[in-house]
Amino acid sequence: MTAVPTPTGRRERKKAATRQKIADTALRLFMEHGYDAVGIRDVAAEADVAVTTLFSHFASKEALVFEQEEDFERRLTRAVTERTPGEPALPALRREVHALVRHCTGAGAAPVWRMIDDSPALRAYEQAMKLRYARSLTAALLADPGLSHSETSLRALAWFVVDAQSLAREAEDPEAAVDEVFTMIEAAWRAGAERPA
Amino acid sequence: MTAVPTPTGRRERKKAATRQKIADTALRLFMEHGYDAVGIRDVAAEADVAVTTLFSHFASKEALVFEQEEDFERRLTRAVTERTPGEPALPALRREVHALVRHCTGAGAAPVWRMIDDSPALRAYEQAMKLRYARSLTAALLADPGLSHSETSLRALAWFVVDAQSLAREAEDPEAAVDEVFTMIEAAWRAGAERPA
DNA sequence: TTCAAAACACTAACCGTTAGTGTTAGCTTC
DNA sequence: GAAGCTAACACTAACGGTTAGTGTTTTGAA
Repeated sequence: MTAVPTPTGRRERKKAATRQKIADTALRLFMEHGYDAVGIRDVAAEADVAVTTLFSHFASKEALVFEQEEDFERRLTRAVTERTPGEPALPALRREVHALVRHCTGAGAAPVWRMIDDSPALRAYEQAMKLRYARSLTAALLADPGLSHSETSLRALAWFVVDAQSLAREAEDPEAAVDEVFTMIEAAWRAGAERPA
Repeated sequence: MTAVPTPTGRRERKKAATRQKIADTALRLFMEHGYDAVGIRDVAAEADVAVTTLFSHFASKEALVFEQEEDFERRLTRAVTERTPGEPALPALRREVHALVRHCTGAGAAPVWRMIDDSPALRAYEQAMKLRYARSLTAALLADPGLSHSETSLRALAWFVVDAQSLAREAEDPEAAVDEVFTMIEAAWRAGAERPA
């Protein structure tokens, strides 16, 4: 039917199942023995796939841990680009960050984040993800015609928002922290608007 | 004289010389052939040292590139802890960030930063350094008895300041960018003070 | 002079990651 | 159905950063 064949049947399901099995196995082994104590070859063997197969589904060992967070980048940019017309950007971002933080702090996520905090490699990877988030969000803000701030102001805003998310994760009351940091960001935003460049 | 012998003679000088020779050789090779195209074994051979010697001076391949920036962490914390008594923290930090940015944008530093921006590994490493900076600066701010902000506010401030430095590096006019971002940070700082926790 | 420690060398390996080369399984078209 | 194309997967072997283990030399101190 379609010129470019889009497989939507068993093949796709099997692929997704393999991916899920790898991710589940990896997370289980990491939690059981520690991230550094488990090698890629261990994960592949336990999931009963080849090492190359594992790397065809995940770009790196760290990516196995951050499977859930991979779409945060899109969600942040969409909060800006797809907000209701006329709505200011910051409240939309605040809502989205609230949602992201709830997602990170809910359910049994705490042990995973503990593992991340315990591993320098995972902390570094998370920082690299923040860089991607900030870059994407910057692009979205720069592309918005309704924002009259200078480029530097918008870049700063993007970073501050990304920081808000990671700051809230570490706070005792994450939801309150989001609001506290966003209060500061809103003030910074207004101050940045005072000198349009 | 001292119970713990502190060598201050030829040995220290030789060690420093070896370290410097490794760093210089590495930077030269990286700039000539590209960071990814030069291996650790190449650097060690060209510097005429063993690979293990290289790693006894530098913790990783990336650390060879960021040799100069290793003390930014201390400089930021000192800007807070050793500021003249009674002086507010933010102006002191602004001055220090100005100095750091001047240091990064002066002389022939541009090609090095180009190389860093071109390498994902180096960008990630720089982000990991930002994490260290932010953590240290947070600790310094939390330890300051003169600051009545909430812990979350202080954490946010630390991140914003660290962001200011990396933002300024990328701006067309870095010095002006420092001032622009700090204007926003000062506003955020005042807004954060309104709700002492 | 003697001794302990630090710096350095060398080998061999570990681990994440990738290239190269098949092989199988599923979709699609006839 | 049968044929053929492609995607998913397997396997081996390697590359590059990093470290452990084991000496050897240099240097400063006693």
